[in-house]
Amino acid sequence: MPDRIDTALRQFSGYHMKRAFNVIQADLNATLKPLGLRMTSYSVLSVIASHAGVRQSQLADALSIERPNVVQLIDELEVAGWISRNRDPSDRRAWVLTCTLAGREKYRTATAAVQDHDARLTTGFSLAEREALIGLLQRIEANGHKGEDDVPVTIPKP
Amino acid sequence: MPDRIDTALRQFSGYHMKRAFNVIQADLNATLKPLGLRMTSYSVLSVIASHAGVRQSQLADALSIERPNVVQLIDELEVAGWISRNRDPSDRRAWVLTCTLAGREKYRTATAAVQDHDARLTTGFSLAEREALIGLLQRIEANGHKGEDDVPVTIPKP
DNA sequence: TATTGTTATACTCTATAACTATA
DNA sequence: TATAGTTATAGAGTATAACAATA
Repeated sequence: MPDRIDTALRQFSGYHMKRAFNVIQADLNATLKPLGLRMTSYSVLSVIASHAGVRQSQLADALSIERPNVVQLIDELEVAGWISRNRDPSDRRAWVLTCTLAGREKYRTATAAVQDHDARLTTGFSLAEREALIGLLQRIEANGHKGEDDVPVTIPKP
Repeated sequence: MPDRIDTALRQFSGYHMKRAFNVIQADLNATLKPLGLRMTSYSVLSVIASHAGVRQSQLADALSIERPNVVQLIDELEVAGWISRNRDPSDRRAWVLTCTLAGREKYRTATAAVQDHDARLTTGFSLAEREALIGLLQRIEANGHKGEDDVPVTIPKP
């Protein structure tokens, strides 16, 4: 019975990505749970907070979520009183989404918590290492979208 | 309607990790599907191929999978004829797992496919960047396991 | 009493097809 | 006809509790 396992797996970035992501997901969800949020609902709240008047379909594109799944995410946030849906006067099929006051406050609190979470999991990283990690991840994502007709909305550097 | 979305999200490594991992998972599953494997079942086959005689509980520890979920993964691989279960003579509660000939062949084929997949998604990466990415991911995982009583089995460097 | 493997089950996340109302 | 949002639903993936056989 080996105490350590050694397989071809360890040479594959996807294997380490899955393990690191599992850890991140568990920690982030534990962080957001007391705030009434999850990984995905925080992402949605974040986009609405930064882009008042965004439509659900734009949200879906930006976060690579299927439109049907956006609906129940928005429902959650609306029931909690953090966002509001209003008909777009220029296109009565669409809803425009905005944060309520409580939503903006929730977003501030949650973002601080997520910042702590991120710092916790990148403990020991230099600033250069933090930036390198994000850069490499973005390049992997871009490689994966090569040859796709619909490239997802990108988030630009500041 | 913004063409690009900019939120606090983009400063968090977990956000980029999720997006990169989604891309990897989709590509890897598409790669393995014609071979009758998935991300997890390939991992299991990989550990058994490299560690003949491993137990199910060791597999669970090594891959951070719950034991009940290992059962059906093993069932799949056994039905496909790639591994065999044999009673451990020294402990009749346990099964020891070994690859069949067909299983070793399947493992070789699949590993070549996974290598292609990995190279595809890290196109443009230097060797140093490949190694840096894996190193950073391992450090994130280690940060996440801090303070846990049960630290998962690690995979050593060669 | 503790451990290995097992069953059953539930919960989350994600994906697809089909509908409605507007354009 | 095409698009925005919606409904219902199905499929992964994962997690927990309880059990049988063995230690």
